[in-house]
Amino acid sequence: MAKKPNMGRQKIKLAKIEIKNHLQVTFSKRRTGLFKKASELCTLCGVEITIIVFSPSGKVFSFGNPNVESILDRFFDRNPSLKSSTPFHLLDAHRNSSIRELNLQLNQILNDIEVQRKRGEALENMSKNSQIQHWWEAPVNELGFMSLND
Amino acid sequence: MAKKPNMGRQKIKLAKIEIKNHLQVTFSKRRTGLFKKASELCTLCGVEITIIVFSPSGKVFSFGNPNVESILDRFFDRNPSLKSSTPFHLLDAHRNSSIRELNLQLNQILNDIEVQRKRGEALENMSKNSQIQHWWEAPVNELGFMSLND
DNA sequence: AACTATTTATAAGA
DNA sequence: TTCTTATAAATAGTT
Repeated sequence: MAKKPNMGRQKIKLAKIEIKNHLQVTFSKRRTGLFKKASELCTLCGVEITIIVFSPSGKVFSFGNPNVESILDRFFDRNPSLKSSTPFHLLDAHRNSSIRELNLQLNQILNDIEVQRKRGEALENMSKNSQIQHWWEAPVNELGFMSLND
Repeated sequence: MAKKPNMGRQKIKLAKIEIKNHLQVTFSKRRTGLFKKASELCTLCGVEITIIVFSPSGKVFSFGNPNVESILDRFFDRNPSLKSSTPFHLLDAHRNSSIRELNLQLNQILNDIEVQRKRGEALENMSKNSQIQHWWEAPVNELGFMSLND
């Protein structure tokens, strides 16, 4: 009997998959791949990583090396060994929480700025090969934040 | 003269990289790759993901779609045992004025960013008139890359 | 779940 | 650090 030719992997469009069954399969495969990549990064570089994923059906999957909670603790800048219920510590938690939230937003903004800056740079380069004028050349990075790179 | 053959990618041992410089390069590349995979998964499957990574030097990198905080909030809602140890629900009215000022500044910056982003989008459309394909022609606005430093 | 043709990621080298 | 390139690894479509 004739063996069917395998089309192999095809390039796909980076947009939400509409076919439900297809989406479920892709989600499962890629979630596995993502966690594997994370695990390799942990091993190769000796770093700590946590990943939290909410599936299309609202189910939660998580990855953590060494574990989710300890990394979140660290992320929140809490010293696990100093857990306390004293009023002072609670007050500190109050104060720090809002600052943390502000910091989170700030960091996202910093990232946004970086993205915009890079886009600006790329467009600038492109413009050298075309007739597009530089009317947009305003300093997008004027907020005073430095060293956005890693 | 003979061109030295490029060995290309070599298979590596899954163990901690000892050469510091090598480790730094690998960490940077793979962290980028991991975040890219995550963003693709978000787009393809319409899911929410957050990743927190502590680098070898102890610096923190995070990814969040739509953002880290909302996903952690959702995560904690599903893990009541952790809820009490998180700061998100401890916010109260005892904010000092500096935090309010920070919030004001944040909102202003957010506005500015939005303006810049729209300008970027307009440029993006413009760039489609040339057949050049660039890396930024991706839903980069949906991504949530950010890092606290490094 | 398994298969494989391809695409994608990336280890080295430049 | 950024790019190049050969090769390893992930995965889309199929069974």
